[in-house]
Amino acid sequence: MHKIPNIAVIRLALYAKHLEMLHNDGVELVSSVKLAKMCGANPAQIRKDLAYFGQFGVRGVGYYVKDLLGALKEVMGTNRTWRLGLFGVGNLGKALLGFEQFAQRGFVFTAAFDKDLDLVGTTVAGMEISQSEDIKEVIKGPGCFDIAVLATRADRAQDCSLRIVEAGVHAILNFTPVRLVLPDNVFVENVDFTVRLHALCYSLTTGSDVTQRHPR
Amino acid sequence: MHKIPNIAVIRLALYAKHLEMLHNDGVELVSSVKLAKMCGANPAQIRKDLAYFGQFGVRGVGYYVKDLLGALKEVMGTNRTWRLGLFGVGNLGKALLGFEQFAQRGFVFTAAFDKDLDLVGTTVAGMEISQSEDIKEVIKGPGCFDIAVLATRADRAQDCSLRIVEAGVHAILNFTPVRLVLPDNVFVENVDFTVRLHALCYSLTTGSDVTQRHPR
DNA sequence: CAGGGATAGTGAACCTTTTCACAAGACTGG
DNA sequence: CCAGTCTTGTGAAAAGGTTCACTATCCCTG
Repeated sequence: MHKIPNIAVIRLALYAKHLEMLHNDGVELVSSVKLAKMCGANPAQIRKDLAYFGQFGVRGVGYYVKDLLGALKEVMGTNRTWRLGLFGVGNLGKALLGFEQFAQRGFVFTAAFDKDLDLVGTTVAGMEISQSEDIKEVIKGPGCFDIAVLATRADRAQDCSLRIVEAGVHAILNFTPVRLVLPDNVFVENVDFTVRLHALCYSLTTGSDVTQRHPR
Repeated sequence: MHKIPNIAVIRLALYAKHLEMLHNDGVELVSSVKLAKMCGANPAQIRKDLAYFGQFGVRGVGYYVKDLLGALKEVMGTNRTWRLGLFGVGNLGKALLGFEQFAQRGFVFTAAFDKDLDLVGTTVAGMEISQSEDIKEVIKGPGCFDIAVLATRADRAQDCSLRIVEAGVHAILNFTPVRLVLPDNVFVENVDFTVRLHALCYSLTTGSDVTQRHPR
């Protein structure tokens, strides 16, 4: 068994997204060439990426959209609802709470926390805000969640992430500019809009395209 | 002269970010080893990445933070202010308008557009909202901008991006889930939070870490 | 049921990127 | 001014990822 490139897993998520669109449009069959065009990828790469996990197509025919989508969701672990906990209900946090794409793709907020006592107890986008000190209590009840979304102020990010890990949550989507220092068994995805803008600046300044073909 | 890997350029932005932090903390000198620890990178890689663009260090000593930062900004084209135009003043758009990290790192919104006539004319985070039909007018005046930030509804993204390009703007930070079809001379960076969440799902489900070390 | 056309699956070649390892240069202390 | 220590810059090796090119398989048509 070969080692699967990390980046192949990321691309699987991309393929799944486009397969969902096809499925919504009622398309039943798709070839690696067509899917590649939609994703901006190479057909051979799609076939190879899929081959890391099994055989999902029919030679001479293509891939049945519904079947492949199901298989990919199984592989990715996205054939279920994942619960999110928000930390930091500022501008960005509020926007994330109401972000429709999350719900559409199986991600649901079940808890939201903030330090600001004026916010605690109020409701934003149908979600009651808790105190971040109470995380261990909240997580025992219906506010339990699988993945933390960190959107606090930078100076609270490290401290807050430690509390999250202590409460037993091992995955963090980090919107703060801080590099979190956490145990190795915690998964962290860093999102930094400014880094992406810098790529555009470089492209505009030099004329050479350094933008990513695939979303991240 | 070798070809510079795209990904090296992206990392440069990351290095610059951490150098700015060091600079703000009054640190004058840094070694590739120290900087690598901060960025979660390999020291040899940092040295190699820098070598693509010139020689910025002093052997036996390290890098002078201020000098290296200046050099990087020159290379990246970020030793100036870049003007942003927002399209779509929904939850996410509003959050982006007030996103402090943008201003801190040299990105300033000079215009904001929305289709909703109830919003047009009102002011959000000190910014007056224009009609997206008026982009060609706005861009002639003080609302001129270099990079478009696309945060419209998905069904308007393609259409809106075409208008942006027609108005002469060739760089787009795309927060919609749509794969924009645009001329080759337009630079597009796609930001998709859900793809990042999927990476976390896979990691949690399988136990194997597919998260990105470096922010994107 | 045979032939033609289409498309997945895959080993191998190719290309890119990362890491290693060491020479070159700079500072420090005596 | 010399020896020792430190750290950059860089060719070469290693690792990793992508693309090619071909085979196996399936469907459709006559």
